[in-house]
Amino acid sequence: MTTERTTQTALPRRIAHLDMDAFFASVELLRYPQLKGLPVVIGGGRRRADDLLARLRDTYPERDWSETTLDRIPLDFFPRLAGYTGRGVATTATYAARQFGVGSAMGLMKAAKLCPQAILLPVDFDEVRRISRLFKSTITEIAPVMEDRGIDEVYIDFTNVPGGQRENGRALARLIQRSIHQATGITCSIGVAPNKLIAKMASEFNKPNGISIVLPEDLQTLIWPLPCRKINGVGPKADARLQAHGIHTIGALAERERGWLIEHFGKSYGDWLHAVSWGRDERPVVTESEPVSMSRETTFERDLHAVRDRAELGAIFTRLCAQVAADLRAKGYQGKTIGIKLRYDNFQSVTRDVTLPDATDDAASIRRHAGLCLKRVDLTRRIRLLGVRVGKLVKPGTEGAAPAHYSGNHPSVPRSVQDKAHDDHTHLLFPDLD
DNA sequence: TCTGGGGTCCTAGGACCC
DNA sequence: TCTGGGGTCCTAGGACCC
Repeated sequence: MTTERTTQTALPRRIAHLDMDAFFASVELLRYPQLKGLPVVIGGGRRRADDLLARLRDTYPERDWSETTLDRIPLDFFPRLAGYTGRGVATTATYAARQFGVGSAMGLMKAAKLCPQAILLPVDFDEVRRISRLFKSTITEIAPVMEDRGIDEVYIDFTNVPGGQRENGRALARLIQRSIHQATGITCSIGVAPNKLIAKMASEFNKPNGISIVLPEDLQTLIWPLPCRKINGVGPKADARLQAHGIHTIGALAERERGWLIEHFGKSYGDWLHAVSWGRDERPVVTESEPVSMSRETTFERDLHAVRDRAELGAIFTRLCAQVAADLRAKGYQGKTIGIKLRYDNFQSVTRDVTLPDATDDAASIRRHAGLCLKRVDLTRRIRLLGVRVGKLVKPGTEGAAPAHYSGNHPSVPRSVQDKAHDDHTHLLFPDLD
């Protein structure tokens, strides 16, 4: 790390944050251009967008659908938000729907009240993932140092890319923006700054289809006036605590002594708050990472009871375990920690987990151990969500790659033998112990 | 009319070891 | 027998992000 930094050129750091504009809605509009400008809410449904036309054929067999394609379905035939029942939330909403107060993460029942005429479309995850891969590969062909931050966001290190320094990064940002639009038909917004923290804020400055450059000397004018909530890492809880101290902007945060922040927010978080308020962030752009856990969870249509809805709950539980096992195998992982998550009707969540001596990707084994975890929680209360999680992941085949002198807890060695070997080892290190 | 699903990271206490 | 300090692992909960 250190050597890398000293041997590299002394070019100023140019970190870009890119996110796709209204990504889920934009993907839907590619398929249904006739919805442009109309209030559309995405989310809630379990049905694939592809199925819409097939459903219309079934529902209205008397009508001639021969000339109708997905992009030419008459507006009348799209499902409306009015009358929606269920527990879905809006993944996103078009600008026309936002004008009615509908926002992402809002319950669809509430959204239906605000804008009943809005068209409701289910998320087409396959298509969203396909376009996600497409825009990311478009980026890496131009600038290879890219960090994946989710379905519609990335960081890119422009610093050493040819042309990455031109116009403080604006030229390369323009090229990437144009290339993504050509490849996907969707626009994006890009912020370029000396680090990830500022770049993330900058990408929001000029939405949609915007580019913003923030230089170190812009800290006071562009960053300090922003509310603390704009900092990636300050959520609703921390923001409320800051507000209670009269700290409403990043500038106000920067006025506080580091010691005061540590006193009120703890060593780690207080220290971090102080650093970010002064625009300091040294985190590198990380191009590869290993997953830590995989999970599946579901919220029921109605709250279930462990005894009264035993059969239904059992079937869902088995399905979740099978799905996690399938996910593990698909990605080539096994895990040692099996856990469950419950959400009660009052929204309180509890988790239980257990760590096994050996990693597994077997559905029956996961189901067995998760079942034991389930016995450790209160099952007399009504449940709205059930989840299954596998953590402490290892890639089978690479886990045996420990060095020869390694004598720690190896998964393939039974516990009793492990302990014995360990005792022998300590005997050598501390011969005078007994 | 409450509030999805899939993640990461941090904290804190207790067990256990040296 | 008492005291103590450092370290790791496990577990539960919670904040936060996309």
